[in-house]
Amino acid sequence: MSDGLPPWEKAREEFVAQWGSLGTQWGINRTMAMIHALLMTAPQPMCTDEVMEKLEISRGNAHTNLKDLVGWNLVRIITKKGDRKEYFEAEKDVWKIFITISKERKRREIEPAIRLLRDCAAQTKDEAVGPGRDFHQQMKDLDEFLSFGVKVGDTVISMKHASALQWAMRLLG
Amino acid sequence: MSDGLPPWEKAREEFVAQWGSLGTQWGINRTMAMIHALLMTAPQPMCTDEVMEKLEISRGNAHTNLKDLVGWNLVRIITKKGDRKEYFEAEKDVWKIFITISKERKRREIEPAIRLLRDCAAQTKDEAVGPGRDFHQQMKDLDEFLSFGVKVGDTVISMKHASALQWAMRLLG
DNA sequence: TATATGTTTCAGTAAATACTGAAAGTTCAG
DNA sequence: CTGAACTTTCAGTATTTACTGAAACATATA
Repeated sequence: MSDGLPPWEKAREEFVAQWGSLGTQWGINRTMAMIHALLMTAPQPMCTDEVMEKLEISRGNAHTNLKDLVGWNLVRIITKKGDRKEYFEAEKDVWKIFITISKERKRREIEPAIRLLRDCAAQTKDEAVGPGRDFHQQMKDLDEFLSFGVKVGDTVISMKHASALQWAMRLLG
Repeated sequence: MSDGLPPWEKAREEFVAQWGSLGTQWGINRTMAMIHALLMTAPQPMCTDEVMEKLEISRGNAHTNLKDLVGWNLVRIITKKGDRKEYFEAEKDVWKIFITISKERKRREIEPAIRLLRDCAAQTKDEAVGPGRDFHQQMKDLDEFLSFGVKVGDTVISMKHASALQWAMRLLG
């Protein structure tokens, strides 16, 4: 599968394979990360069969992971008129990818954690002394930190890339 | 195991169990997340046997995950004189936890990604037109973004909590 | 040196996760 | 309505990851 390819496609195959490995460390499944890497570097939107062929995976696997990527808003479905197939296209703008991932992670990972912390804090709000009070305080500290982080994150992701850059440069300067 | 406990320990058990589930979504194994939750809310440092008993897990499992947490710098080993056992204590300061996790994730997840992107960009630096050039540019864009993110991150994690807070407040207006 | 106390390793097993391939479902054109 | 083109589902299987429990190892004490 990697013979007779244009030279840049050799690099692309390395990128796809390695991005897949990196993905697993992130808690993302390998195939999903590989498809994402493939589509991010695709000159054209790809259909399911092309993805299957490139990655040598089954239809079911390709389908599931493509739809998961659509669910993450990292990939969108393109339809061409006079063609019933669905084509898949990844967002390529790095800032937009960052915003999208930040939003999804907030929704899937941070907000449930905050709900848990508030629940545990509420359950112990009457603890006035000793370990019970310390536990309550720890829950509140974690909640406060994450909630503040969400606020900062919301501000950043509402910014245009240029404004965010300017703001960050000021921090570094 | 949850009978006859002080009320705050009921909340604690919920916290430990749920933090474990949340951890899996983060790509962290459930037991490691549970031990971390347990130690973050422990009035005293705990030894291996106490952790085993609280979470009803084997010695090997407790041992491995405790040492992994030490490897993440989220937990430190305490020794008491006249006692040969090791006790484990988690960092409780939220800002310090954040700094530690940020550093480790940078090292384990971001830096390898940057190396990959640079490698792929270098392999395609002579591509002057078409898809090859686009691929090269995409690698550079991703590299630049992550590298800039690392710089910003480094600045933030070098700050004292109070300074970071002040800086973030200014952003929020 | 023998024993007691604690830590570490690891082969075997269990559990969770991911993947395949084929069948069922959907939609459209004729 | 029928068949072709494509999408979706899912039972069965493969792979990966996590866990157990016991043996090996390390170290301090008598």
